[in-house]
Amino acid sequence: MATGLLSTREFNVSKREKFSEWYNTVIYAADLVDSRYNVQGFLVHKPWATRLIRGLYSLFEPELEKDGHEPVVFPTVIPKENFELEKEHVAGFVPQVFWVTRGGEEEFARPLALRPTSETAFYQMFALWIRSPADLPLKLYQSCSVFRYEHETLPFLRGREFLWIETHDVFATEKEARAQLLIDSAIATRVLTEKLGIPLMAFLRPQWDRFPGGLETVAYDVLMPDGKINQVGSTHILGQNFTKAFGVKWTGGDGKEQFPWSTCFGPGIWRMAGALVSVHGDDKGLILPLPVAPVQVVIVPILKSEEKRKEVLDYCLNLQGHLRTHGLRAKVDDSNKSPGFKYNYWELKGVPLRIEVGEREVAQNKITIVRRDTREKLVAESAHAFKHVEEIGAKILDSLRAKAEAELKERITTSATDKRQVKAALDSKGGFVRVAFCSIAMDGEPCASELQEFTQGGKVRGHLLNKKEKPDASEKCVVCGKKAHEIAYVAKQY
RNA sequence: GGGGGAUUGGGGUAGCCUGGCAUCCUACCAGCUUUGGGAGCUGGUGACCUGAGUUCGAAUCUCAGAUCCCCCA
Repeated sequence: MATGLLSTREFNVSKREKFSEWYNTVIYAADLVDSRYNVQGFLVHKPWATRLIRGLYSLFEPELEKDGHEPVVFPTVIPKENFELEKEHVAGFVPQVFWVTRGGEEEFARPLALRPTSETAFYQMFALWIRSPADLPLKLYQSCSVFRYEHETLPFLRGREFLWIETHDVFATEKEARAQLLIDSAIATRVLTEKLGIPLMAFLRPQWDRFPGGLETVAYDVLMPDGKINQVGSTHILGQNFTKAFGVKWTGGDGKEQFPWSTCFGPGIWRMAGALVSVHGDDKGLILPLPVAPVQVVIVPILKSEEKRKEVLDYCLNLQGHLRTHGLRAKVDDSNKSPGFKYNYWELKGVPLRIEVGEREVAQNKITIVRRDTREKLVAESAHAFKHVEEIGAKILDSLRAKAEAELKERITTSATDKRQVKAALDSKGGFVRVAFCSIAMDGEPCASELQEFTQGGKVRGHLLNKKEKPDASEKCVVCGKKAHEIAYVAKQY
């Protein structure tokens, strides 16, 4: 199996038939990562992946700032005693924590945790910063990596170090905290569907699957091509649990101390990169939507006769300048490779649009534009290059989204009425199975466990956040057969 | 958490059973010729995961470790 830099020729695997092999090959072939660093779960991100990930950050950060969040940078380490203040939180996270136990030759009396998430760092400071109603709401975010001791790791999908954003918001009232949950889910949905063409499902998770220390969790699920689910982010209503544990309080006009409500939102940038690669890619390599493509347009000169060589190259450079003036990331590939090699190379990298320029185009002031997804060609006036690129870029995104939405719809099974049918659906096509379920409060947990065991991994993902679905009075829980109170979705996950 | 497989130039591999000169493709470097779907010729650089053991001799056999992949919970 590939571990490092592959020759581009070696990428020749069917995504449909062997997804996991395809995934493992394409991330090396497209030169996204290099796993030869040899610490399990820690990944070297090469320039193409780094630019891609920066692109993802640059889609989320402005959305968060528009909503009133400000950026901060917090320490990577969290003292053990902080970490243990919130009891449920520590119980949930301790099995996954990396500890720093010594400095130089000295053992620390109190070990430092490498943050698996930063609530316990932020709330220590919130206790100092929050005094009065004027300090609220406080909405902060940081773009960073966090550390979790995972047993199985997969590039971009599960790492011992992974990249994300975490917001930490504090509000005077429960009402504001609940409103923030809807804002977060709207941001996640907007970025994923509108900018990346990836449909997502937002679920209120069952009580037994909520964030350790929180009250309620909403998580954002994306369907992967092998039928398993990639949770690309989540928002948690923490109630007053953390503010009480850390003594975060404010005093109003009545002189009474009050504990504020808080929320946090974790857009999983790493997992989104994994989703982008997987959902849109094909047997030729990546297909990147225009908003995040590190190179949006590659210009390939076709140099035939020696005397026209400079003319063709100048034409390409002018075109590159024209597109860059309009804010596009355009690049002339004037390397010494053959045109065919360049076509395959940039297709593997996922560049959404290619412009070919040879003597024919130069003579007529034309360009030939080729779409990455369909490989359709269009000959157009060079003077209108920007307009065409913008239009075709938008069409590519629309068509990637439509394809992904159709795939998702096709993989939601709605007919299962007992656990055998749930298992059959998960075994045959994966995806989501929509079922009547007794309850997603704690009393539904035995049914969920039984179902997970019976289906070998099918988890109750919860009920849809944005669509009110309730079972009919006659409907029975797909597991226990008692009265169903929920319409829930079941899926296997990464 | 359980099981299985793998590790040989930068990448992919042959060789391992039966111990003895390490194979091929690709990439890379130099030069010349080339450019509308993965160019050609000539020359060149470059490897047996780590440690211990068995042996005259280990890529090959034994033990331990590291890393990667796959399957199942």
